[in-house]
Amino acid sequence: MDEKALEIIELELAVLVRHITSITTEKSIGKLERSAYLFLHHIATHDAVGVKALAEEFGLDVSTASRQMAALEKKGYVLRMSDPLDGRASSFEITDLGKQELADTKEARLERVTKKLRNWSSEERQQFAQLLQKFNSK
Amino acid sequence: MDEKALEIIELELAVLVRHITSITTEKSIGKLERSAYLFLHHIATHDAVGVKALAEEFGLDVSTASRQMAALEKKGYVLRMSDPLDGRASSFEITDLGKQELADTKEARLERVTKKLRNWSSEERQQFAQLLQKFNSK
DNA sequence: AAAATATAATTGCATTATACAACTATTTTT
DNA sequence: AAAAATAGTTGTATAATGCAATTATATTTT
Repeated sequence: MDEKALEIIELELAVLVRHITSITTEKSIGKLERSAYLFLHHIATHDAVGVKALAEEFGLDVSTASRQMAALEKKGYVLRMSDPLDGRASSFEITDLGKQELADTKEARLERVTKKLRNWSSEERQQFAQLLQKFNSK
Repeated sequence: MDEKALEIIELELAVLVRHITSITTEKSIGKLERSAYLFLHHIATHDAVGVKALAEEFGLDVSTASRQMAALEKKGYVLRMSDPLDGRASSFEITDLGKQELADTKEARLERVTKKLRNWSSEERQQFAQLLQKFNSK
């Protein structure tokens, strides 16, 4: 019976990913590309995160995470802090410039979402928000 | 008030895309990669679709669509049919092999989604399906 | 304490997906 | 008939990614 719902979800998720990827790749809204946005957001909201933790968080190889962070560092969006207890490790802190960039990107994205959902009822938005969170959790 | 919902949606969409991309990139579930899956699905469910239409459908450059279809053709998943009325154009038909591959991939994906949503209520699934469709429409 | 192993991160290399620009072969418009 | 438009391909470049090898440092084992 809700086998049907699952099938819809399966397909619509693929479509969703394709469309969002398309939008955020082309334009790279607010300058920050897809991946960088989440990396920076995570740095901004968590303490003492290193390359490894980021890779795990996003299901990426450490090498990818390493390069992403090197890029953010180069742009001046994050500072690398050596771990005083472990000479191999380092973690990142977002800079003021990084905060600004994150805020700008967030705003641009929010605007886009807002426009897209302008005809949705308040209830639908709440539901969608809640279900997305539930889907992403764990 | 539901500014909050929009903010959640904005962030959770980014997270969702990242996680799904990660899953479907690594494993390429059921052999078909992310993009190929939707291309093949579209061919399977629409008549006389050419490269241009596919590119438009997915918000991609025609060159990208062209290469994707060339790859599917090479794998034997689609047949290229010359348009008898327009010597420039061609369209695609899914082959039996393509149908099989599509079905396998769909099954693998569905299984994944089913597992992920095994604790969801029937109502939540219905809602999520409906909201995703609404989000993707137009 | 020395040797072996494990870990955090980086770098080399290959692949995939993508866009843009130039091009070819047609078709349509003027 | 010439010019413009269109469908598609191909060359080139870039971004994101994974895997494998490597480096430097920590931890564990002997």
